[in-house]
Amino acid sequence: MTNIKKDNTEEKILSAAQNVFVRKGMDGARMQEIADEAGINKALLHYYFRSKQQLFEAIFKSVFGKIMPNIMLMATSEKSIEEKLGAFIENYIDILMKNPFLPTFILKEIHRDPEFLAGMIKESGLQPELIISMFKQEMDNGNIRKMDPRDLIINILSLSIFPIAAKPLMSVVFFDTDQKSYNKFIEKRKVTVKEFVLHSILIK
Amino acid sequence: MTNIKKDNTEEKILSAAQNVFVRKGMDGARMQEIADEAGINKALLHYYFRSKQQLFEAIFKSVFGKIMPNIMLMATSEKSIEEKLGAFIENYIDILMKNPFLPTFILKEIHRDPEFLAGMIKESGLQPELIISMFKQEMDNGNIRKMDPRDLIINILSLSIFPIAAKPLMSVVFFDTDQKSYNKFIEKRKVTVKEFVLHSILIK
DNA sequence: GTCTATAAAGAGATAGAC
DNA sequence: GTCTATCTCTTTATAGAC
Repeated sequence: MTNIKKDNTEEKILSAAQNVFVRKGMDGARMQEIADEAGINKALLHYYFRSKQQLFEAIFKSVFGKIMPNIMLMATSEKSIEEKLGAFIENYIDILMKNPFLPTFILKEIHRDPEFLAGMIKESGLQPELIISMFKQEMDNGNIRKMDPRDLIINILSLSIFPIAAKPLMSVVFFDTDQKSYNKFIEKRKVTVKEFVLHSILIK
Repeated sequence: MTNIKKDNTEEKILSAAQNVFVRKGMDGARMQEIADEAGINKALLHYYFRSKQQLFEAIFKSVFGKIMPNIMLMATSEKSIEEKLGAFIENYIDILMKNPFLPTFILKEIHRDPEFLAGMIKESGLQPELIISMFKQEMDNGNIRKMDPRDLIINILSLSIFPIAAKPLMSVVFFDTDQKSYNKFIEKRKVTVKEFVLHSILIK
């Protein structure tokens, strides 16, 4: 029989820890801040997760595990290549817009601890070969022009992720720090990026 | 008359600080590590730069100031639009390959302290309008197809920067952590990205 | 200018009461 | 399970000798 109090608290901790870690990163995050945001004290954090490191790993795995499967969806759907790519780009940019700190958080942490990342990817059962072979298939069938599938994947991710990762810079340089026009611009990019990518894979 | 010892030491500090800050970021960097790398002790760091914050700001300004003018080169050259873009992409990817921690460092720090960034950009005299109006001119002249110049700029930067920023992830997922094949791939991308971008701005 | 020694504050982690 | 109080170690920063 599950203890209601425990579950509530653990959820509150995880939620608060995700907020703080994703914004500040492992190095910048403070256990005190997480405790405050969860409405509890530091001691209780250590009761649920022995150390900051363990709490961080729980958060990183959770966040990483939510973002990655989206990418794999490109491989498994039954739709046409145009539809698959379109749906992915639209959906992915949407997720990132709602979590604008996520891209830079992941970039930060994979630089800080690449070995942890490597181990996690192995555990995760992520299979990039599936996407690669899907694209190869489409090329062999003459549906899209021949190119290195890795370039295609990386182009899609670059165009979708970078403008969110660089939000503070773009916001100042192009939008005079006005959030609304930045958001409108990114919203439009769902279409722009889609067209841009589809245009690039057409058989000439 | 300049004191040789002082200049040498200050240079050693700046060089060491750049190495450490760019890799670890403000939050992850330690004054002790910078001192060690410079071959001096912590007290001397504080003698030259009163605080960690001041040392960090000196480094960030310097690094940011070296990277940004490159982008402005797109606006000022007299060559054709194809040549300008080609030269920029090749040169920019080259710089980033030699400084693979730079993109993530800048992304990290602009999230940590966006106001410092905003102030710096104002001081820097960076003029994005110049690039934008250059692209508008090319569109009006019918040299490239009409689009939002900001999208074009962001696409170029995304395709050039993101694959370096995500190096640890790409390295594991696509290259089994083999640095050589990763580097070879990025080297090839100088051409790939150039073609990709040029293809996208052609009049259809 | 450069060093050693140390102050002062910060931050993760634990002890023990309730 | 949750809290207060505290320990311990780290880290920035300064004092003062040379």
